[in-house]
Amino acid sequence: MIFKRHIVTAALPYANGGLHIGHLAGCYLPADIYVRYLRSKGEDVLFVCGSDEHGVPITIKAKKEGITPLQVVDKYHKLMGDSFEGFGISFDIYSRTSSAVHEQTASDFFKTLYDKKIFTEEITQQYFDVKAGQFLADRYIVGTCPKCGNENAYGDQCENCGSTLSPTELINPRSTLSGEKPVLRDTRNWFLPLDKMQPGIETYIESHKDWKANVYGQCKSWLNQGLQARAMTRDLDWGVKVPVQGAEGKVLYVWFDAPIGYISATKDYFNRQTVKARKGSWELYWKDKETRLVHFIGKDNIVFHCIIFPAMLMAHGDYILADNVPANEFLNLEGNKISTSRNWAVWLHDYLSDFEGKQDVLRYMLCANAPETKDNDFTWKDFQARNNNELVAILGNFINRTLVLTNNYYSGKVPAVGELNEQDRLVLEEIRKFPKRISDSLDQFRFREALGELMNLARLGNKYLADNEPWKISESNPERVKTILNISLQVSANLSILMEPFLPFSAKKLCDMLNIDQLKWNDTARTDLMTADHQIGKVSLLYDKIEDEAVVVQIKKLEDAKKMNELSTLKQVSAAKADISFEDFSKIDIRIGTILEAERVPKTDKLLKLKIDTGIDVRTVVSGIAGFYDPAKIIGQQVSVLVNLAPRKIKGIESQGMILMGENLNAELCFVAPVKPVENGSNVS
RNA sequence: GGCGAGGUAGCUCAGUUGGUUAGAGCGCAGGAUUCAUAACCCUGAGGUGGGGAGUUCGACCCUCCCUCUCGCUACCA
Repeated sequence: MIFKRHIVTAALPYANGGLHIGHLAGCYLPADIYVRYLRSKGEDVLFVCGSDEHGVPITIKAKKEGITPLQVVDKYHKLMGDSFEGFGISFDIYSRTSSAVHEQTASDFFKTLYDKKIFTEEITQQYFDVKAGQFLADRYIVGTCPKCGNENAYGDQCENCGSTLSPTELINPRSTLSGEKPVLRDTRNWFLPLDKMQPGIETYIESHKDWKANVYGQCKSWLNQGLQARAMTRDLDWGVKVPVQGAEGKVLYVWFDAPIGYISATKDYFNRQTVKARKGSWELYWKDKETRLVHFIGKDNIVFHCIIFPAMLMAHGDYILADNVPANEFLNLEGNKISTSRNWAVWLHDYLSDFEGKQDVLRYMLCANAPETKDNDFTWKDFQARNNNELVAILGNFINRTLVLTNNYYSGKVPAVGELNEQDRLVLEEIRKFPKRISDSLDQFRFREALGELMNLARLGNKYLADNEPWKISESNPERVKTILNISLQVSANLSILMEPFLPFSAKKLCDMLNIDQLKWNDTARTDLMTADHQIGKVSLLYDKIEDEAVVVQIKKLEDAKKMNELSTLKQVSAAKADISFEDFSKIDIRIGTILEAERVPKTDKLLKLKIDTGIDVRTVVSGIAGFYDPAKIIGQQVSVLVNLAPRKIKGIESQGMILMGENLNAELCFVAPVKPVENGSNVS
């Protein structure tokens, strides 16, 4: 299939925090490289993104900070937009889902599916927290499980007996927001029947076996498990209003409205064009079969972009579906997962101020080390090495020595090429091969490989200079030197084009040094880009070395974050619970018992089945301690047992009581046992 | 436990519809050189391909078992 135009999307970042290197490496950088490459080739391409500004977490953040949700998203929309701009992520439009055009688009989209009777409708009784003034998401309700008696079952399921619940089944429900008892109110919600749509989705996925293994595999995994209908509306006051009568106080599910954000961003783009806009309209980019839709995302978004959004588009009927979804894996930082809440991250806005003018260094690092096929680790030491040993030593150095020689010998005027020898011809031939090599890699979303080829061109240049040693023959054979430098300058000009998608800031700098305009992909493979007598510009270094100190500062920053975390963890000792009477306490019967037998419960990771002599009897207790104790080594161990806890079945085994465990701040468990042996059945009080 | 993705040189990764001596970059060692930000260039050392079994004339690549990492999921009163 030959496409006439492309629309490339990058995942809409959620507007409740800043952006870090993981975002850049996983999604925005590859998308930007790809788009810049397509543009350079003269393709018609539109690159859209925007802030995802709806959903519960934003309302929670607003409440916590005592501001409105709009204030929250305004703040982060600006912050994220600035970070993208700082790194040269070249969106044609960076829109937002709180915009009027998005509200309208998402609303219309929903209405269309509604009118086509795609949704299934369900009136359910949902719990409403009167004090908090809102309906409660299932997981914000806890209560007693009707099946096993667990008092802390969640509204959607009981983690004790594994049964799937609805909040209305809970006995003694309470809101985790206010602690109050919520009241039942009728509410109607609309579901996308993915179960019924599975065959169509399967056909779609099966026609894209060419997708990256991680993407295709993940889709298959979901399909194998069988899709389930998903509610596309929520009882919430922050979001796109459900455009249906009787849907007051409801908004579209954030995952319904977010991908539509790509469409509304496209509209937003065309709305902002004044006179001579890009040809066509937003519809050309979303409804024409000759448009190629590509979603760049991180691996956490695969199901939404490969299954739910296509299902929505299919149901709508007018839209094209994604031709590819090149999802990346995750980036770790210094051996640990990036964590926003623990501040274990390199924030883009911090980097921009700490490493002014070095955007391309991070772009290079994150592309060379991108988590394309598996999770990868970012270390500052590696960052420094990549800069010093590759950007400075290979690329920057080649440009520098070429330009310095040109200045020294010819006062900056490009010398004419003379008679070519065999080696010259070989090098020229090699130069011509690079554009195709790089585009072949980029076409397959193999960015690391493409970048490696770019560096190989610089290596070729270095080798050419080293082999020909113009500095040795500048006196004896001036004509030869002219040819050598002419060719070196042609390599430099080719580099300025090929590096642009990856290193746009450096490309600009190099063009200025060469005193040429930024050329396009079609100009590559030519070896006459630098014409004789052309005067080059002012020469400076393309990259500077990064000294140890700069890296040490960054590592220290992370260590500090870690220390802060440890301190705040210590403070996280939970507050004392409300007072109870002695009478309440005396209901609890805890005894000292001895473990007689212990074995793993099959098909579980954490469960041990224990036989315990409680002094009263010998009973079976199932406990989630397999991760901390080897069954063979705890025979004879004395433990504290809550003996009058109502029995319940766990994995088909009736557990008659509970072993009391101490838990440290790392969530590691240990037995609570007497410090010297006591008789089985002794009271703990 | 289930599903998915991975486990290839010190580090980061390629590769093979199964076929002779398994590749690259960085790091390391030695050499050469001075135009260049002690950079470039050349040479070299380094891998029982997570472990085991099987299929095959032959497996890093296929099958099975085990193991470790990551994600989803189950389970952890």
